[in-house]
Amino acid sequence: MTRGIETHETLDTFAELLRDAGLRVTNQRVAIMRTLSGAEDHPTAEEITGKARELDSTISFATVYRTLSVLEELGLIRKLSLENSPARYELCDSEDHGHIVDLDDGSIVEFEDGALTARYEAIAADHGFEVVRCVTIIEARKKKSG
Amino acid sequence: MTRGIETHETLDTFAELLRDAGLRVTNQRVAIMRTLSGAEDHPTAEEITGKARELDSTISFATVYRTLSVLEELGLIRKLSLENSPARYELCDSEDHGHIVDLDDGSIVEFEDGALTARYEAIAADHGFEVVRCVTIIEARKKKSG
DNA sequence: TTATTTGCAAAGACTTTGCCAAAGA
DNA sequence: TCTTTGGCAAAGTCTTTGCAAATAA
Repeated sequence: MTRGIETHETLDTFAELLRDAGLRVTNQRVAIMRTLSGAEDHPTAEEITGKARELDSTISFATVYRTLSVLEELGLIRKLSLENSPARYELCDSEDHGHIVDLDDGSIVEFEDGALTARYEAIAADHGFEVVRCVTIIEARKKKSG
Repeated sequence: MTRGIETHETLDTFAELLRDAGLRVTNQRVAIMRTLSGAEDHPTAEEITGKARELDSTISFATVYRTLSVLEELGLIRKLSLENSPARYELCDSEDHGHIVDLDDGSIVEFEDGALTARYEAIAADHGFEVVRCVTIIEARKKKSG
């Protein structure tokens, strides 16, 4: 099983993940990983920068984008491109899941989706493909109660 | 049933759709609609501009983007935001479908997806939402044969 | 005529990159 | 020490917008 970032993981684990990947352990990278690890939502690069600066005030946007690219290549995080909004990022710490985007306030609700994932793999196989990653986005509005 | 743009539809139909929406029928808009109607793939704004210019050489990017926004608001086309690539556009003329994106060459294969759509609606309902639109993207690579 | 729509160019939003200083191993 | 990394600012990519001229109705 692939190693991922887990919520509330220790500093040491972040350091270890970086070292395992052959990367240097820097304050900036650890601050960004801790920020992602603590985020309940799916923050944008801008939001990540703001939070990470509480841990290391010198972090620049360039570093955030560079670090996010690295973490994505390592498979530790995922990038989510939504309509009319900057990209959002999430840890790969949980089960495969889909996203319900609330069109009225932009909030994102996750839902578990093991069956869908299996279905996607079957569909891809039918077309001669191997799945690398699936994105499920349900754009929706809250039902009026009653 | 909602009226949509259908492949190989006539000029008159495009004009009618525009008029029905209270919009003026301009050469540029019709050229863009014809381009989308004839496209087999999911073209980007740049590709649409190139094709539409074969029908009306004066079309600018500004007009293409403005027209695409209008058509999207009317529900005639859909915008697809993929990772690391400009937005792509497709007609709303077919069944609900998902997309397999070939990570090696960027090509997109569509697949029918009625069962998945029903499942999405059930999931959304479980969370108190009404579906506006679903996006399914399977990023994949062609299987090595054998 | 007259409100829309267009093209142009400039601005905007988001992201990437070159370069040299700083810092991890 | 020696290479990787970070900050800064500039550049890049994709998209939107202000404004005067053109055009559909």
